[in-house]
Amino acid sequence: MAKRMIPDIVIGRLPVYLRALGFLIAEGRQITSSQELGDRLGISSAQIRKDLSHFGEFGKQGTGYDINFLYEQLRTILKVNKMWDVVLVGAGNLGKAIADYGGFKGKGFHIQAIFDNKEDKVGKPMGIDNLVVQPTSELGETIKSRGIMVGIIATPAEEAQAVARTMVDAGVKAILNYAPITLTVPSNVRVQYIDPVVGLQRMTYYLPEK
Amino acid sequence: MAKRMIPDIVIGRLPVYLRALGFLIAEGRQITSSQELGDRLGISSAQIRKDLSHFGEFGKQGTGYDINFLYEQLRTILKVNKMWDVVLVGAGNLGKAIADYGGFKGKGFHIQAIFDNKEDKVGKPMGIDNLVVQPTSELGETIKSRGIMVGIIATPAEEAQAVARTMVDAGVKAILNYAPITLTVPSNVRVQYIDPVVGLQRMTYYLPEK
DNA sequence: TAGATTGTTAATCGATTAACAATC
DNA sequence: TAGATTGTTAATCGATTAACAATC
Repeated sequence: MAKRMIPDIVIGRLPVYLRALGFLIAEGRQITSSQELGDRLGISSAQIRKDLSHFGEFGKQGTGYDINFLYEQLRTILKVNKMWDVVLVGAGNLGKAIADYGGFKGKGFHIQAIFDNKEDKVGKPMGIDNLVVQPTSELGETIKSRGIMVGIIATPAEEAQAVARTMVDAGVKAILNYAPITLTVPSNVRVQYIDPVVGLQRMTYYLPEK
Repeated sequence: MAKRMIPDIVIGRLPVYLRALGFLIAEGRQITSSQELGDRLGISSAQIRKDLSHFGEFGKQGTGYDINFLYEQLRTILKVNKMWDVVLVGAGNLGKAIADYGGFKGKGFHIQAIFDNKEDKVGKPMGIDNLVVQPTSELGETIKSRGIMVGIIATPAEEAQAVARTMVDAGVKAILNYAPITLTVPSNVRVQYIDPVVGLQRMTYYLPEK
C-alpha cells in the first residue's frame, strides 16, 4: 500500500528498525527476516511486517529482506537520507555533551549553531565542529537566515518555553527537548522529549520495595 | 478502584503528571483540575481522570484536585517518595553530564557509584557528589554489596549489552539506557531508552522537504 | 441553590496479533 | 518440489473519549 496517513506510533518505530538494520550491516549481514528483527527488538514479526506494509513491499517471500535495501528505503521514508541543519540552545554540561556527540552526523543531523545566555559561554568554541557559542539573542535571526527547521533545547526548564517560542516563530518545525517541562507549541510543530527522571520514574513502580 | 494490573501506558504518564504538579506547586498554586492539567500537557481531561481512577479517588467534585495531596499520592504510587540508589556506567562526555546533573535528587534518585573502563577516567572524582570513578570490573560487586536495583548506561553501543548483562546478573531491575542499541534483558527487568537520534528521526518524516 | 468538576460507564476508535494464501 | 517467509485480512485486544449521574 502507498503513503496514506500513517499512524504516528508506526513512524515512531521506524528509527528503531533503522538502528537495528545499521547493526546488521555493521555485522556484515546481507539478508534478514521480520522474525529475526523482531527477536532482536523484542516485538512481534507481524508488527514489523504490518508497519513496513504501510510504505510498500520491501521483502521477498521465502527469503526475507535485503538489509541494505531496506535500510535505504527507511532512510528515505524518514527523510534522513539528507542532512538536516540543527540549532542547539544551551551550552552547559548537557549542551556540551550533545555538541561533542559524534552520533548525529551519519544519521541525518548536523548541528550548525550553538547558543547560550551566559556571558562565560558565549564566544567560546564548542563541540566536534568547534562552533563558537552565540548569544541566545541571535537565535531567531540565525534560524531564519539559514532556514533551519530542527532545534534542540538543552537549557534549564525555566528558559525552555521561551526558547521554544523563539524557535517556532523563526520557523523551526521539530524540537528535541531535554528540558524537564512540557512545551506548548502550535500543532504543526513536533516535539520529542528526553527526560531521564521521567525515564527512571516510569520503572520504579515495578520495582520491589526496598 | 484499587490496584489491579495497571496498563503500562498509564504508568508511563504518571511521571509527566508529577512533573506538571511540581510546577504548579512552584507557582504557589493550591488546587487544579483535570481540565487545567490536560491543557498544560496537551492531553484530554478525561484521560487524566481515567488514569488516576486506576489508583483511587483523589479529587473532589465541583472543586478539583488538591495539588500537594495529588503530588504526594503520585510520588507514593511511583515509589519515588523514597530514594533509589543508582549506578552509572560510562564517564565520558555524556556520563559526566549525567553525574553533574542536579535534577535526580529530589526526584527519587541518587547516583552512588560511577564506573568506566578507561584508565584515564578511573580514580578521578566526578559529578555533584565527587564520586571516584571505579573500574567497570567492580560493577557487579558494588551492585551486589549495596543492593542496588537501578542502573544507568552511558557507554558506547558496543559495550552496552555486556554492561547490562553484568547489571542484571548482579541484581539490577531497572535500566536507563543512553546507548543507541536495543538491549536484551530478562522480562522481569525494565529498560527505558534515551536516544536523541531516534527522537530526531521520529520527527523528520513530518517535515516539509528542504 | 446553581455551577463546577469528579469518577465511571459505555461507545468509539485504534493497534496488535494470529493465521494463511501467495510465492520465492 | 519442499520449506520459508512475505504481505494482508480479519479477529482480538486495548486505549481513548464522550457523556453524565453524583456530589461538592
